[in-house]
Amino acid sequence: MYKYKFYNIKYINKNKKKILNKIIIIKGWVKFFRNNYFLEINDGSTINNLQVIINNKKFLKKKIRIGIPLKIIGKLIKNKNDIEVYAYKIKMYGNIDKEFINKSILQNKFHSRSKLRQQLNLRFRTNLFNCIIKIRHFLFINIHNYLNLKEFIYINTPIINKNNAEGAGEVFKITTLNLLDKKSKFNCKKDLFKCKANLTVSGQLELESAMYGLGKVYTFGPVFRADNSNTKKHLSEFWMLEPEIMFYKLKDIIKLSVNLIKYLIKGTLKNCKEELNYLDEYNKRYNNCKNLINRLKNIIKKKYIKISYNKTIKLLNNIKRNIINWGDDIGSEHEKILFNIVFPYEIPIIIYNYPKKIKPFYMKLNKDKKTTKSIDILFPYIGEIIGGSERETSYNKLLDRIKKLKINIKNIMWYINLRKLGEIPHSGFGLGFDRLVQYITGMNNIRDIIPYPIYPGHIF
RNA sequence: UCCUCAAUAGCUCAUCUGGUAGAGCAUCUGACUGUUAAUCAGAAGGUAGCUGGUUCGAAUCCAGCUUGAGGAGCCA
Repeated sequence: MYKYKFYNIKYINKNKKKILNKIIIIKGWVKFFRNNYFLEINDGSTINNLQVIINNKKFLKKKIRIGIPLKIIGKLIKNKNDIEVYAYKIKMYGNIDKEFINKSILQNKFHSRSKLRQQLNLRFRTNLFNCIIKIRHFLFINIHNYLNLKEFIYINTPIINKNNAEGAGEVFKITTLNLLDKKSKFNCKKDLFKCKANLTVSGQLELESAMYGLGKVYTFGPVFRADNSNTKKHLSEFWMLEPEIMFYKLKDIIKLSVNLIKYLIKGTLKNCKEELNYLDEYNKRYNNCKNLINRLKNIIKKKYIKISYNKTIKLLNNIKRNIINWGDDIGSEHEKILFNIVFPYEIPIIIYNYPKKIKPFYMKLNKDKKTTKSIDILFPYIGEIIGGSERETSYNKLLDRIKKLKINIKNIMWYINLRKLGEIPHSGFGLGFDRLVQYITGMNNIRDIIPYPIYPGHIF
């Protein structure tokens, strides 16, 4: 046992005065080595390095190279800029493979984000990814915090299920059968679950059943889409937050989602200053995104634009005749016009009452029988981050809609039967967590804000 | 999946319309006790993504494939 105390660099920076002139232990890896004398140590706790002075060549039995992991015992002292550690004893944790490091993204240089993506296992060592992952972590924790404060119950909806009726894209089918054996025909009755099974595209249907018992519930986990979409805002595996609340109407979930977003961004601005400052600087230099922090401040101060689908169509057609027909989904071309010309204020736009033909079966119809009690919240640069609705409460209307859409009733009868518990109004939404992280970090590609991005042609 | 563009040293890029492959940084060797994107001296490093074609001759032109970037569709 050592009589000296170990501290990480983040703690040391925060508690300089307390630890000054004490002998401490630090552990980390060499980020820079200058003048045979100055070591910069990083330990991942912060992107800031701690300078270590080597005033004794006996320390250098083996050559110190960039990247080598060290334990240092030394005295924390002041220097003309800040603080540094005057080393008494250094231990190396093995040797590094210098050739490996030289050919990797750990080489001390700027690397493009697509280059970093080619070495996902090493990407965590970069300052950029250190900041992104910490903000992602913080948002994850704070979503749970916020919903817990509001007395929501976290429900673990299954990742493997058999209903794919949500209309939310292609599903991944899963099986234990040997599909490579051409002789045996695929027969799901012989499969482990004795039926077709897939990875979930949304936990919503199961979540609604939990809501009928618990009132305010949410699920937050990975969901899977098998669509062959190759864009900077789609993944095959992504994280979605889905709250579902009894007796909530459309206006209530608008309020909840806006408050949640503002809470999350406010918290990030307050608690992730170091990370946001780094990202602000990074985005200015490399990412064509100026003033990340101002952008976020803007989002928590201002009221969001709220506009009906009908009015949106009219406004778009006023800008450019016949650019969109009533009943069409709002595409990225239209989103650009909305954010650049119609509402150029860099704030989210809430569009409500979408036509039923572009929305799933469970959304409640308006009195006009053409539109639904639904919302999408669009963010500048990113697009849709939230989609939600009031749910259809009437057993007959729901069944009628499902029949018209020719959805297989068998697998979701249990869901339809929930309406036999009465016509309880309820609403919910899905929030694309990764897109939110993308917006808050200013990254223009969703593949750069998740540790292991899974998308067509790419699996770790 | 569709459209457009790109692929040259470990990285970022040059090589002007076909004629011997070039730089900066990183790496390696050495120097350096107040540096902080350290500096200085020297060294090493590439069959130009792959396959084929045109040509006396291809990094350069053509075709296919692979990978990446941007846009579209699907969506969160």
